[in-house]
Amino acid sequence: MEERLISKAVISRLPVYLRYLGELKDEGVEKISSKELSDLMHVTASQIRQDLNNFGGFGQQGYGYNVSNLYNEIGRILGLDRRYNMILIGAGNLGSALSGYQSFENRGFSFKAIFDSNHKLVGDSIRNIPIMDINVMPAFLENNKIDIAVIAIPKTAAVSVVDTLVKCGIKAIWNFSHVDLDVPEDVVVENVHLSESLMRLSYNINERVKEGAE
Amino acid sequence: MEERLISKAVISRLPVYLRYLGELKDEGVEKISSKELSDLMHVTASQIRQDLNNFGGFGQQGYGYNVSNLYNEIGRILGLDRRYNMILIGAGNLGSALSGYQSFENRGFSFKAIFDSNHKLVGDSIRNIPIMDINVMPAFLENNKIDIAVIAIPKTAAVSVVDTLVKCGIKAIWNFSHVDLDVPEDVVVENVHLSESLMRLSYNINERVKEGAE
DNA sequence: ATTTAATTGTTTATTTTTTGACAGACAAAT
DNA sequence: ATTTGTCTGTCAAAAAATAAACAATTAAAT
Repeated sequence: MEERLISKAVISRLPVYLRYLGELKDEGVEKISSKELSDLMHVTASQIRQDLNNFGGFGQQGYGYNVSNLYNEIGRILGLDRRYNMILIGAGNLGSALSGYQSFENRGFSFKAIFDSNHKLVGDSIRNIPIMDINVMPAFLENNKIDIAVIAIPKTAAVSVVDTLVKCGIKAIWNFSHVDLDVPEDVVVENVHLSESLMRLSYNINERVKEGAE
Repeated sequence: MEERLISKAVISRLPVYLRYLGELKDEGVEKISSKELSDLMHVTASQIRQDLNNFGGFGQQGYGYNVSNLYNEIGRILGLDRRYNMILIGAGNLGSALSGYQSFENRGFSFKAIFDSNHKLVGDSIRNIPIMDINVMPAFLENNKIDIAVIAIPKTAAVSVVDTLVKCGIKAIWNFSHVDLDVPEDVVVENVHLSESLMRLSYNINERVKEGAE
């Protein structure tokens, strides 16, 4: 089958396009050209056109792109035209923060349960999502169709929890622990390594200083 | 001056090298070759050598790299050989989570104050970091040398707060709000766009399914 | 001491990504 | 209806990133 793989760089730009298009839509803008969008986003028009044409011709020559239509198309490409059931592992500060994001829920990403090993937390709930003992997680997964597991626990605990998750058949992991997870090929992992982000910032702070000193 | 710009891709890999080297160091490993490290990290040895040689020759032919030494060198390159004073804007769930990360503090990143517009929170403190009124932020910045401002508030509020921060002379921003900040050239911004990360995951979930169906 | 194997730093080749260019298609104006 | 200007989709070129190759150097073995 003729279907080249889309590069990670392209995929990473799709949510950005979506964000800008969403803002335009909210402002009531009906159409936009790749040139206008490129000025807004500070990327080249060529890149926008080429990125989009990986997935189909959504524009019209002499006209441009219909904002609302393109917004929907990109959403569909990103898989935002369905719902996702999630569980959260770790009821700490980060987990609480994540479970509270209304924007995730609005996009169709819905937490169904929170698991923690701290018995003081078990039985409580955060925003109506029950906190359960980590030991009942396998049983829960058997009785509920869960699409995504969110890992918000220290790396020491993460590795073994992920092993369990994989054994239970989880196919997607959003990983906030500072470790590269070793999972089978059919399990997708998206990492959010905050400390790496912070280090990039500190690199750039000092790089900027050096430049200034030249 | 002869000093080509290091690409973002290279810089993004440095924290990963650091993480693996840190683990090796903790395990008491003294030396490692680019080949061994490449097996561990699932990247090519060539890339490791080329990345490192952007900054200098840290290895020795026929021997490899001294783990501890390389760890220190990369830390130095990333700017981890100094301390950073930070302020946090937004005492919500995410802000609380960020202020609680001991690993940031351990690396030299230290929160000095938290600012919020919610008067119910002002006067309180999180982990001994005082929560102050957002209005006193300019005065605080005049009296305290702050290196990094962490933005953990909704995008609607973020834009104007960032304007104020820039006016107060802040040169580095760690941005968790879902908006691209418009700042002068001499201000560095590192974005953590969680929703974009989640969308990449959902894209990959569905892509994986399609592959399987082929 | 000499040889052999290992391993870096760097050059060269390959691949991927990005940018530029332009023909064809459309919209709007006259 | 015809012309003019706009804008896409795609092809080609350029640039950047990655991987491979290899000479130079060192460590270890004999």
